[in-house]
Amino acid sequence: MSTREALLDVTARLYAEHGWRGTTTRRIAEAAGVNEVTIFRQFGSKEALLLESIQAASQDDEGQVGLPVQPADLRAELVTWALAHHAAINGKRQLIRNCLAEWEDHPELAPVVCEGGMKAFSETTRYLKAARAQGLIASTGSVEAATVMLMNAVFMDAMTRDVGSMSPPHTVAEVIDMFVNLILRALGATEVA
Amino acid sequence: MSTREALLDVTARLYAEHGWRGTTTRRIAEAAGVNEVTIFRQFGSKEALLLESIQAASQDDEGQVGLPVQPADLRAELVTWALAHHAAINGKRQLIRNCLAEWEDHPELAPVVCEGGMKAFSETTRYLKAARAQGLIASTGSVEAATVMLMNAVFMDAMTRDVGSMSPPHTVAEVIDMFVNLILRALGATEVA
DNA sequence: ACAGTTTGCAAGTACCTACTTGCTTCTCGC
DNA sequence: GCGAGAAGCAAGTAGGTACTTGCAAACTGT
Repeated sequence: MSTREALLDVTARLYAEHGWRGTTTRRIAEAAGVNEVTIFRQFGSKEALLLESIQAASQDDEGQVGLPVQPADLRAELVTWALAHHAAINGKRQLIRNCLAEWEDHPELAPVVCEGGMKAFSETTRYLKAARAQGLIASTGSVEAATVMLMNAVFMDAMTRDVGSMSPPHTVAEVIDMFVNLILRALGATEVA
Repeated sequence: MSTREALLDVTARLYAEHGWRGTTTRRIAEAAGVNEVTIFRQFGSKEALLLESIQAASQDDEGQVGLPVQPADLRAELVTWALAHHAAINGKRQLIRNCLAEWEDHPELAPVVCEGGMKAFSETTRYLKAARAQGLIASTGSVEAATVMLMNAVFMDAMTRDVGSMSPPHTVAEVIDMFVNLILRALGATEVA
């Protein structure tokens, strides 16, 4: 692993833990086992290093599970997708929290917060519209609203699960099951138990 | 307005804008039109001032609109409540974002994030259970899940509305209308258009 | 009018911050 | 083996950070 990669790696980790101001060049150098001047020789400034490392860290999508092109088992497919989405968000929750708090000072990293959500939104909407075309859900009701609610529910649970007493004391699987059931009921899914 | 109150006031504002580390004693003193030493004479330390001011700022609930004891018009009452809830969160969104990002460094201010949500959850659950007892909604489906989803949806919209392209390009009223409709449909409300 | 509290002001302490400079040492391709 | 780029090291710059001290001025209640 090159010095550059090591620096990008530990910087993203430190940023998630301590935020922009808390991630000092001294700490980065220590954590990476590198001399502090190397940072400036490699990246020019703290800002450049932070931006590059945060963007890199937010983009490794770890081969995310997508929704199938043709909906078959709505419930199972949505649950699988939601679980994967939850895990992806949960893994980056500290990073996202800091980006969310600091996006006014550093608007460049707003995409970090939005990108995942945007992709998930468009894919789920596409999927639910296909399901509607197949007659798997009723033709009334807003698919977009359902998508947003499901995504927000999953997002919030993933983001606040560690804060304690924010989310209800349920398993991730349990919570997602409840959410998917509720959404399907609202959309008038034909095969709900 | 006493010096103490002025300090508490501007400190909370600065914290919402710049976070813990970004809220320096020098800036606080400047913004409050007060000498820096006054801070330490009044509060002893930056930490004490920040804690007191943040807790104070998070607690002024501005006479929040509650849900009625006896449910009558489910849709209208939920929409009114959700709008008030949305406004309350939106007013404190920067404060909440920073508390959420920094709660590991300063766990004392976790209540700032949780408290409002907890109260809203219990009240909405109580309300929906009353509605169920009155036969206004179906007896199947989890009232808790519906509550969590509605609250999360409102919370997320209020928190990310300024980030841009995160929430869909709709009015607050429009979005909340969609959310409430969806929840009522999922709960099998009897009088949905 | 007098005592006590509160505030302002100026200066200083000890440490952290990003960032630079000059020089030496290592490593890697040819 | 040798030259070039990358790294380490020590020191320094200029500024910010929380916090302290001593003293004078202003306000407060009795």
